[in-house]
Amino acid sequence: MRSIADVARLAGVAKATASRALSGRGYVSEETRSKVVAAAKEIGYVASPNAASLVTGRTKSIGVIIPFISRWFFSEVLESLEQALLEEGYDMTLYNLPAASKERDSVFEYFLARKRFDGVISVGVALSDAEVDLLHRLGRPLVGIGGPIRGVHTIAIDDVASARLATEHLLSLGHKDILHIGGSEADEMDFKVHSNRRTGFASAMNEAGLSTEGSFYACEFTLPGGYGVGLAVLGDPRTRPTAVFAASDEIAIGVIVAARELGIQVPADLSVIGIDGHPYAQMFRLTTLEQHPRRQARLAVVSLLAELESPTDTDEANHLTVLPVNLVVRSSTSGPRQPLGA
Amino acid sequence: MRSIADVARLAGVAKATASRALSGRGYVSEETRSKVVAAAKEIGYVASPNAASLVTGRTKSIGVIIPFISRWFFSEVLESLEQALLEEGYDMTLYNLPAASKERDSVFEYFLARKRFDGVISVGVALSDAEVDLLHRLGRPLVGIGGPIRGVHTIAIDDVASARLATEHLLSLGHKDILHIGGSEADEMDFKVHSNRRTGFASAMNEAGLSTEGSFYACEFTLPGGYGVGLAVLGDPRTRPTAVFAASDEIAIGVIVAARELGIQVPADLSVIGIDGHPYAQMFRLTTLEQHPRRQARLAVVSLLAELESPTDTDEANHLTVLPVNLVVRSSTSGPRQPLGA
DNA sequence: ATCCCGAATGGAACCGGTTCCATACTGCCC
DNA sequence: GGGCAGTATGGAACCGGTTCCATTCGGGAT
Repeated sequence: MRSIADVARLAGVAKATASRALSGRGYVSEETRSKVVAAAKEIGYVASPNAASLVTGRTKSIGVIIPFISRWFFSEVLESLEQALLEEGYDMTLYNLPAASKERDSVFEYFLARKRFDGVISVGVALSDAEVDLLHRLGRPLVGIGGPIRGVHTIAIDDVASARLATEHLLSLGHKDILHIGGSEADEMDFKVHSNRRTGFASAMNEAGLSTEGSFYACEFTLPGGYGVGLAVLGDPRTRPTAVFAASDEIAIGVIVAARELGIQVPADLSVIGIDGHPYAQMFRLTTLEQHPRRQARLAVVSLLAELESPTDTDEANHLTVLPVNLVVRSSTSGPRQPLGA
Repeated sequence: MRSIADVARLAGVAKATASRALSGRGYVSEETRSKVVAAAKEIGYVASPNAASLVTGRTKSIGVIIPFISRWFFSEVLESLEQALLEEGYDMTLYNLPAASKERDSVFEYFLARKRFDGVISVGVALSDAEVDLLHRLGRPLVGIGGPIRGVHTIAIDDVASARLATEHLLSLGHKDILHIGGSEADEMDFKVHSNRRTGFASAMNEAGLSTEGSFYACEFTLPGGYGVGLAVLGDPRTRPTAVFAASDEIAIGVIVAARELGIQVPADLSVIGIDGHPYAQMFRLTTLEQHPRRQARLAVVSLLAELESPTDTDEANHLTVLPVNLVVRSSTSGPRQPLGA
């Protein structure tokens, strides 16, 4: 309704001056500025971001691509991203994209190409080269969370090392028969997270001289997922492992619930360790490796906005920020019942 | 980069014609249309939504206000909203607002007032009259999910009736000593959900001639919340209720986990019923009232877009769509151990 | 043959800001 | 006293679309 021309008229100055006064760019006398500000306030003027974007090319809005909303890691990231962006004066436009789908193509071709945002944060989505190129051509910086993307600054934990660490914790307690429950490569999340954690597990086991033959089960990264595998695998005491390394806390908790139902004592009969630092971990006394999604999110925002301020070379930006995880030992892990064989 | 003027030049027509050809409005010969479309494709033209919004006043974007992201109901709603909006060609801009905060004011004054969206969906947020008025003045339709807002079409379940139904289920099984665990009015979610469910509980109890004196506990709407109350309340067999009506499935599951740890048999020693239809309900065999957040979300989108198409009178739009809940009986509820007193 | 109407198209104004350029005034230095 | 740098302001172009208005053309009715 009210345009800057109205403000200018009321304040008795030119549009250009009103614009300068309100945006703080260029020379304006203190006296004029206050006149303009008063006029703007009087008629309840709010600038149209569309008009401004049209000429400046900046939208003050960031696009976020994310494959899940309800899973813990992602909802934490999302919440932090929103907060951090809001603080910096940016809107957040959300694209919830299951890994590969027709929607995905339409988002890239139709939505993202419209340049309604100044930059993109991609959470746990492995973008294809073509998709990265598209964004590059549009001159929109891109930051990733949760896994490396070619030519893009990414913030993540070291999945291989983390899985190693978790496995070594169990090994150091004396476990030899360890089961790893994680995501399948065919999962909707087409990232390397799953295979990396599996790799870390395998390398720790092999280093300890143990085979990983038949010691992996795949399931959804959810509580019912872990519960299902738990019921299926833990039932027979003869084939039961002494410890489980779950690739996420939700899986780990599902396993604990299953164990309790089967009358299996945790940790006496079964040790369980997860990865995440899920808020439920404490009440299930779960030993876990805490990663810090909120920290990852805030870092991503900082990095993206810095890139917007002063664009760097593509090559320079092409690096990985690895965040530490920390082991929180609770009472879901202990040594096996018969440390030196029956 | 490429503007519609480039397309027009390449196709050998005027800007106006190119615009008509691409947008499908007004008269254009089939021949010209295909020439223009081909030209656009050739140079990879993508329209600038900013420029279009500037003149049409439409942004093809919807703002969503939501107090939580990670809690089940909200993440479900969010996921569905995003899908439904995307299908209709709308972007979704997310504002994650804890009920009352300085951020909240800034969102309204700064972000929402900028009119970067055609309409707003408010999920579980009780907007103040002033906030509703602001949106009205901006001419932006508003639809609510999860609780009534003055003068706004809202989609919700009937919380009073649902709580009644849940309580009556327990009563019909013969329970007399029923505890209600729900949210406190002081919770971040300043909606009437909590008090409504409490009212429904109380009225069912009173109708059955039972007192509700001391039969309410408040906690967070989370699994650890219910777990904490469960541990605190269920320990003493003499004061233990025979049934719990939890205001959400997460609370209910927390209670079940606590009960299991305390060695209390569910349902033999304790019946538990929740509200939600949470995906974890099945694995905990929880009897619950399913509400359908995804259905609520899609209805909200339909309603909002209809309102955008053809604005109705404020008074006409001022109504409530009540969605049904359905009782799913699993094995967390049964009759009390001593149906007719010890 | 004349008139009228609808289809097709081009020119130009417009949406609401930002920014370039020109102009004017001030004060300071040589 | 003339020139110059720095501050303050206005006019106008511009961003990239949409839409109003005018013009032209072809065909059917009179």
